[in-house]
Amino acid sequence: MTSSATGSSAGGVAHLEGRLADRTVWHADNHCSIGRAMGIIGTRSAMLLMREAFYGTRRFDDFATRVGITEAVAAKRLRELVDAGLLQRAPYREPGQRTREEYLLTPMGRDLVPAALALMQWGDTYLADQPGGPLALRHRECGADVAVEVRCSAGHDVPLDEISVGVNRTRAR
Amino acid sequence: MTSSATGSSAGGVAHLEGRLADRTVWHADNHCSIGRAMGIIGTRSAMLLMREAFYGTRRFDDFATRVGITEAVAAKRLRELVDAGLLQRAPYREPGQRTREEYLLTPMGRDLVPAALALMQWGDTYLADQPGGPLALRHRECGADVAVEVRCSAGHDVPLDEISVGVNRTRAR
DNA sequence: CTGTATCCCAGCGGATACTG
DNA sequence: CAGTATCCGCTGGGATACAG
Repeated sequence: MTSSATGSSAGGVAHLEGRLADRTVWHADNHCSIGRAMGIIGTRSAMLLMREAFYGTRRFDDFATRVGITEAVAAKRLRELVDAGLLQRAPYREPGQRTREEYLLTPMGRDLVPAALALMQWGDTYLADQPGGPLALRHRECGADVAVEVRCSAGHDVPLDEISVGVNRTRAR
Repeated sequence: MTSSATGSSAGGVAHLEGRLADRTVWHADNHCSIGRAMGIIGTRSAMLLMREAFYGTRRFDDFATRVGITEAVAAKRLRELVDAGLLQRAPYREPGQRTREEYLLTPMGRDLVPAALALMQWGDTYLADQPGGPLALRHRECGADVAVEVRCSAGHDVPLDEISVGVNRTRAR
């Protein structure tokens, strides 16, 4: 980097306060899957559609209306999301009604929730909040507020400056 | 809410398995801050630039090169991110060098990390991973893997189907 | 090195109109 | 209700070229 760090290939882990430490190899390929992820849900409508799916929306028209996008856009995004594997289409019919198509979350889609919640949390904190105030997410079992947290498998809450980044199995350096 | 839940206004919290429960008011305004958040970091380059900032990148040229975007785009996004309050510019100079501008994370920017990590995690899990395998994030203090989790303030791990959504203080409706 | 200014194209997304 | 098709303006982002 700026002279001093340029050769920091060996010992590693610079421990920069306030940011993630050490990057050395990872951006040879210029995106650590964030780029790919953004390729799929990197559009406003896509993310919003996923939010709707999380909330239980299943029908085409509801998606379009609730997200506030046109059917054309909804159709396109929805198809992309299905192709990408976040949603799956399935025919269903309520008694006495004709058959309809619904969009259901796949496991892959469901696993996007943490990211969506993290985003929502951030928005609630820093962006002008809507009239009614931000939504409250609660744990149904105990009533406590739900939040997205960064933790380690040993159970610690991990502050950002204690995260070290390394290549996967390569002896953590 | 295909009928049954439509009128679930009173006791609330429909408990739909596999998805977040009950939405009733929240999308009167059609985006629960996810929309606003996407307005800021909803673009590939913006999110990637933030990733770089997390990793400690500070100089203009490094941002452009490492993210793999042109200077023009980098300049534009960077300016937007500064205006939005995620980054701040500051002049600095290394001894013997001329003065330069650097881009530093603000608290607002830093708080985006969980969202970015969640996205990265998701991408690592479901999207074709890069040659070297996904990055390992570890807790420097104990060496354990770091992950983004959804938890409640009482300390429980909260599965997605146990999340209830309600308006903030309004006694959950 | 740190940008700014153009040119330019592809994709997002709104509006409208039209099928099954 | 669930889409598809078309027209169209706005922006994201690559490629140059030029400036402090």
